[in-house]
Amino acid sequence: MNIGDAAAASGVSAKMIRYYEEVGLIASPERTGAGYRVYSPDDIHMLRFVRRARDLGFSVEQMTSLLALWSDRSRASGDVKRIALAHVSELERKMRELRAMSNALRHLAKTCHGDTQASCPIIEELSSGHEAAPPKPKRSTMRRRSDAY
Amino acid sequence: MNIGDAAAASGVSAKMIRYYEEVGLIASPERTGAGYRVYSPDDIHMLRFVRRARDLGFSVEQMTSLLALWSDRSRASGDVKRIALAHVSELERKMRELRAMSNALRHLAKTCHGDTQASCPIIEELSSGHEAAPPKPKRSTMRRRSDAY
DNA sequence: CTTGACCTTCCAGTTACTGGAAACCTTATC
DNA sequence: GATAAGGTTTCCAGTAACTGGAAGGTCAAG
Repeated sequence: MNIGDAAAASGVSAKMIRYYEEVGLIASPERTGAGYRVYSPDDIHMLRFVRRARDLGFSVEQMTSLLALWSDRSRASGDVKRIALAHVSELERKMRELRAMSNALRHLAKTCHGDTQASCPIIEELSSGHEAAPPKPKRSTMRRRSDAY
Repeated sequence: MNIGDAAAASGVSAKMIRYYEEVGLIASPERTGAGYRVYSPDDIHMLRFVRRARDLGFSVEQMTSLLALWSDRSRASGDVKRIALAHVSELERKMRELRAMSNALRHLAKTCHGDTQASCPIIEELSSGHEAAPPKPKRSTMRRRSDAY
């Protein structure tokens, strides 16, 4: 299986596959005598996972740590567990946010009929997340430089 | 409320707020006599929404269309409904994928104890998404060019 | 009226790609 | 074997969505 087939089977473009190899997210595959990259079914599985993770907003760095979870099987079990559960927390947080957006949007679709209404209470619902700012918005001596992302 | 307070309250950095204004995602706010941008509580709500959407992997272009849903209230109701429901579909797809990843990761945390086991069945579970092969896990020579996007 | 935290614009660099050129490989057809 | 189509290689340039820093103006406290 060469790169074009791998791209078609995984949904990750050939360009991206080469890029991911270049930056070290995925390992360099075997090559044919002519220098063509060849991929195994397992590589395709991994590429599919990468595509999904990327689609869900994970960075290459985060994906590296996700991939390491199952490929680097020699780690201490405590490490694996801790990292995996940290990722689970993040995934669940994202799920909650997606659910909030989805609910709000569905509500919007049902209630806002296109007439020129004043305001939508949906904005409230959506923008008041779990991690809003602390109740003191007054500019004081405290700085919060590393805010989140 | 000037840009620093807006950044602290919304979780979107001042840099990003200016950038979003520059590329047209958000409207240019009022300015003080000295040229300082001033933001209203409504702006904060919107910024919070933007931050969440961005965190969930939506592009600026997609966010523009999401924001238009509630700000451009003069549209025909059919349009609003159609666009909103399209976004809901995408959100739900993302939720399914997050759930799959979360389940797989939790399973990994529970079952893989760090000893040098051979292979993980989790890879199968994760890489075979809804849009992968139908319930027949046998992979044959089928090609699928336009996979998603 | 100075100091320091804040704001402004501008410009350069980064990440994660995407597109294109030039050249080589493979397969099919003549 | 020649040729053409299409796939592959590397490399280089460009884009989107930021991030950081410089140079300078502003505001509130001391």
